[in-house]
Amino acid sequence: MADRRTVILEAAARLIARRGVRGLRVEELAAEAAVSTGLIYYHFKDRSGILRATLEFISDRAGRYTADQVAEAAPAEPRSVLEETLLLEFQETEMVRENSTAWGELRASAMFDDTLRAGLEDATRVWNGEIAELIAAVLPAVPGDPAYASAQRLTALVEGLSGRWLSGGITVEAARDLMLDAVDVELARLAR
Amino acid sequence: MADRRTVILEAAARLIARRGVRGLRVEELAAEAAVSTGLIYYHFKDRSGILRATLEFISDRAGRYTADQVAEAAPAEPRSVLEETLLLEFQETEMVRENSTAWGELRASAMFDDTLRAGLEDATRVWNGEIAELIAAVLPAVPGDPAYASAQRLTALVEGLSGRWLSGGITVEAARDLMLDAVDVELARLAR
DNA sequence: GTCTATAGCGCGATAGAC
DNA sequence: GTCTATCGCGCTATAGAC
Repeated sequence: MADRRTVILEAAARLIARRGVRGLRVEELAAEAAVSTGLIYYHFKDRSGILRATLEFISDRAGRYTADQVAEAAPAEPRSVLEETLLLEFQETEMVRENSTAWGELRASAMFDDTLRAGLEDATRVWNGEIAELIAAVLPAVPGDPAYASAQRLTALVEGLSGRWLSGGITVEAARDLMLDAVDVELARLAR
Repeated sequence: MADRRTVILEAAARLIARRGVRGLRVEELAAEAAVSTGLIYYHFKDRSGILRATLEFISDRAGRYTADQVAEAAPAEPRSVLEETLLLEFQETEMVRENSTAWGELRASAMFDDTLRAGLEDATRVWNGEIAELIAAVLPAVPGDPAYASAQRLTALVEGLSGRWLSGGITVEAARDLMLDAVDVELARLAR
């Protein structure tokens, strides 16, 4: 079922969340995944290959848990769907913490590692698009451009608040409250 | 005038912006500052001491360039002061790029390095307070709590947008536009 | 306070057997 | 595909002279 490659990527996400990109040691990754270092180099070529693959793995997984959880919440009003989707990034579950931390790390690393940028931009664009669509579902009359701008602000705010949450500056609850108000503020503006 | 210690810190800010916290090599720092590695360890004890001192140096410097530039723009209306202050973080000058990059790096590092957290939280609190005061100058009738919440959102958004700007996701201009609209949105909300 | 020299080893990466 | 063994560089940190 879970092939070795996937096992390694899961371990990498866990480890990046725990130690950061800079703290990721290939040997430690091997231990965490219960494989040899040789196998890791066989599958991913080099250290930066591990990072690229992990970025992709994480953004896929985030897409999945988002879709799942919102679907399972049953057909709700569009506004709650938008709110819930954004709030999913602020939960004290292991996977969310892992994903958010690793995501922040990889974005930070992309400032100095060109090979990470492309994947990051793609994932960001997709995310912005999803949020823009949810906004459109709430306010169908609003044209695409302002909706996309609002989406960009909201996702950028998620990243900013995540940074503060994960570095201990604010609690999850505070982050959630600030996020909810931001949605309110943006929608009120678009509805004018 | 500029003692060796300061020269080292300036060089550290430059290098962190260029290579990241992860890429900072003590030997390279010594070369950049034109001193010996021994002197660096004499002044800062160890690598993480360098980081702590640089964080403090950077946030002091940011406070200074903010105050200076806003003062020099002559007595303007409070709203422009607020806007200008927030937009100062999005400029293609070397010092701003340096400060923003280093700040982002240090925030990311704080997720895994407890010794950085305290300084980071203090600096963030001061920053939030400054923005909250500027908001109060625009809308004196608004009570402190909602103003502070708006300030938190705005500064968190600055960090989020900076991350995207510096990792190549958006241009400075786009970041500025998004930021300006955010100010508009927040003020409209508070004025209601 | 400042430099030079070097210890010491952590860690990425590869070779080669199975 | 997967493992074991190992090489050798790169980097932090210290010792000791001036």
